[in-house]
Amino acid sequence: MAARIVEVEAYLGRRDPASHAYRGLTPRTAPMFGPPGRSYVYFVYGMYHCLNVVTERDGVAGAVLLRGAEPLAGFDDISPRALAGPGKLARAFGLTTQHTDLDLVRSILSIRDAPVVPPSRVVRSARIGLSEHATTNKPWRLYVRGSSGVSRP
DNA sequence: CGAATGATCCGA
DNA sequence: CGGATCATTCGA
Repeated sequence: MAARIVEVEAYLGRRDPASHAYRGLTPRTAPMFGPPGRSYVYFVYGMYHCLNVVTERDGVAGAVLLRGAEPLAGFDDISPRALAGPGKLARAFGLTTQHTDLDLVRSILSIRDAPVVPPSRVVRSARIGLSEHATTNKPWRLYVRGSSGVSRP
């Protein structure tokens, strides 16, 4: 299965109140503090999984949440919006917490290079789904304008 | 140990 | 806007 990533959000560490890493390293968030290029998958609301890409160097927390994608191959008769949203994206790929802390270059779960998206097609906005206490108003959500894989255009 | 709380989604 | 539904985390 393959899909094109069209929506992401950045989460930092101790400086970002919306980040799972805000209150320091815990067993669940350990991958966020590990080396970059690996996965961080967590379980929320008792029914959804979300996939992140760890981005900062070993010892520094930081990750990018994959919030939306367009199905490319291997999805049999799937709706175009079936990967629009972090929970839906993870479900479409059958991801669970078993898939946390995987090498995203060499494991079964990998991210490949893709054609550059022209800056004119990239939209920046505030992140979605944060409580008031955690909100930062920073434009750390990026998505491809007009894509059907975006959760909330 | 108990209680609160989500980086969500769907349906009314 | 409310409910589903449970692992994780924090406070006592």
